[in-house]
Amino acid sequence: MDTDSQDAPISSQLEPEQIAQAQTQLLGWYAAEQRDLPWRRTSDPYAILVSEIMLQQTQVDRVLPKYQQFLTAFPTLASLAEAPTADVINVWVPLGYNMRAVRLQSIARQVMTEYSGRIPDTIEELLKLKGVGRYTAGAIACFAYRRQVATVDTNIRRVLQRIFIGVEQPDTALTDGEMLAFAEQVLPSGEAYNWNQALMDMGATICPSNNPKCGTCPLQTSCKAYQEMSQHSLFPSGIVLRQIRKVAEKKTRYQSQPFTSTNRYFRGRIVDLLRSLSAEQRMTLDLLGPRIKPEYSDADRPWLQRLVSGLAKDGLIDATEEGVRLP
DNA sequence: AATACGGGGTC
DNA sequence: GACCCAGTATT
Repeated sequence: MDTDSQDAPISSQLEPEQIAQAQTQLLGWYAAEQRDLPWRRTSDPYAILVSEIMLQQTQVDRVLPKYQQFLTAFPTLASLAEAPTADVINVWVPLGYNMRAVRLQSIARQVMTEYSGRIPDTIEELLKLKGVGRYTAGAIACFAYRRQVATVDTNIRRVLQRIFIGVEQPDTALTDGEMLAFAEQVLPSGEAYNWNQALMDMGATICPSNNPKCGTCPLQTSCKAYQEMSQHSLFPSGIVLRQIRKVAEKKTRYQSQPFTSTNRYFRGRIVDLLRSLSAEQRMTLDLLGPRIKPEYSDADRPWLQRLVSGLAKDGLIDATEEGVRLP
């Protein structure tokens, strides 16, 4: 049996003392410095669900105003389930990833019919909801129901990597499954809520992807990445991290297409245009085409048709012979 | 494993 | 302009 440490699971390379120290330091920092966020002030699982869907790929500062507006428009799960989908899509602007609005409402409807209006409290059940993946399921279980579960988003992934493993290396990144298992290993007993929130605060403030503020980090004495960079005189960290990332380059090679010529851009334009229509009003494709693309011609008709079909399939628009509108 | 899916902020 | 962001579903 080969016991070479190189082949040993990550967890066995961890020193219990380092874990304990990092836990104490991070939880202590969070107790004093945590951000005051509205979804941390509520215990309403519905409000937390709304916040988690909005926060997918979207920064806190952009979610804050919309979170309040959304809950004013749809104060309860039942009110969201009953609303016209067009209303939900309208309130969603300008968060982007508009399918999230449709999925959030479909979650509300599914919970009303299949769970008697109570949002599930286990990861297994939460994962059955369309639009809820492993991160969001873990977040709701933990933040709404105080379940002692690990959950990994991009912040948590990066912070755990740096604290317990070291500076990111392009070739040695853990898979999602490995990182989740790792997160479970270092979850402090009984502190899942504070720990997960603390990791995200750390990732958003002290330890972002670029230009981490190692100089003011409370984990200097326990962080593997900090020790690495100190030993090799790699500070200032921002430069080093940038160079490491540069070595990893190989993405960005083919995406030279301007955003305003992408499918994604025109989908957004269509939905945005339909938002300005009054209820029930439809727009024909011949009218729609020139409105979203100035140089639109008859030759573009199949392209537009394909775009519209895709949007309809995603539940973002209602398309008939008469034209299109929000659903 | 790669790609589609928005939009706004940052350097 | 490239990169980033409290991800998920699909291929």
